[in-house]
Amino acid sequence: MPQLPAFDVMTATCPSRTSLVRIANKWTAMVVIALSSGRMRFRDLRATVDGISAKVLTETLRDLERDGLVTRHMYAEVPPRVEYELTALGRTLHAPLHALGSWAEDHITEVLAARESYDARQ
Amino acid sequence: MPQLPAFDVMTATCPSRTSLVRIANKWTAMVVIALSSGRMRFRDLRATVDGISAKVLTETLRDLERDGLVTRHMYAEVPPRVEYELTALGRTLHAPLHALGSWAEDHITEVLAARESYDARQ
DNA sequence: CTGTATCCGCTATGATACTG
DNA sequence: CAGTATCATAGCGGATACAG
Repeated sequence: MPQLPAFDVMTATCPSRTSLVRIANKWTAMVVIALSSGRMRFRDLRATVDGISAKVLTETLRDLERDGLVTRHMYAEVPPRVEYELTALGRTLHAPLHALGSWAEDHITEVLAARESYDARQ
Repeated sequence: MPQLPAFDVMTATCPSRTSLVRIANKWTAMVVIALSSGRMRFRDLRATVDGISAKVLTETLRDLERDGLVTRHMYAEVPPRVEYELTALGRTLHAPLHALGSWAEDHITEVLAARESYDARQ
């Protein structure tokens, strides 16, 4: 029997699980990766994170702001301008999420080959 | 204007996005972390990944197997025994996902404080 | 431009019962 | 034990319209 990892996130009732659920999410990952290059406007985020709707982007940013990962900067201009920026805490999350994005790109050939092989077998 | 990250996963139609979507997922993260300690039986995975249903665990393992991240070992015994193991490719995914789990645990205090502060403001 | 407000379908997930 | 099958439901997420 392999040694079990003593990982709190594995416990459904542990608070850290709620945090993992939020960060282990495609939209969160892409938004944080996008923001790693610096402060960005709402519309630029929407353009960068291809396919995200305004509603989902708004909700994702709100959740990130609530968790202390993102700061919201509003400008009283017309038309209005709002910029989002990673907090110090948010920047500590960049490396893990960026690693996930890099993994997806670095291994896509192997993954696609595996899928093809699997589907051919079934 | 900050420099935009030239990240394929940001493009909705890029194959690597489909891979990111799969790995940037709470269940995937927890199952891969659990399997990092070695080969495990279905029931032990269910017990380790607290709260996961048999159905979801089955589907998660199938998806991971299809992407070439997990190998399935069946034993013709009664009662049946099935073990799951990370492939070489799957093991390369452990570090990024483990980092995510560690992040959730290491920063849960800050996250909870941020949530409390945010909720109090609203 | 940056949202909010609906409406709503689809998918993810859970519960339960059943099979080999 | 390790699933599969079925059903029920919540919430994610898309489309659209509208507001400040």
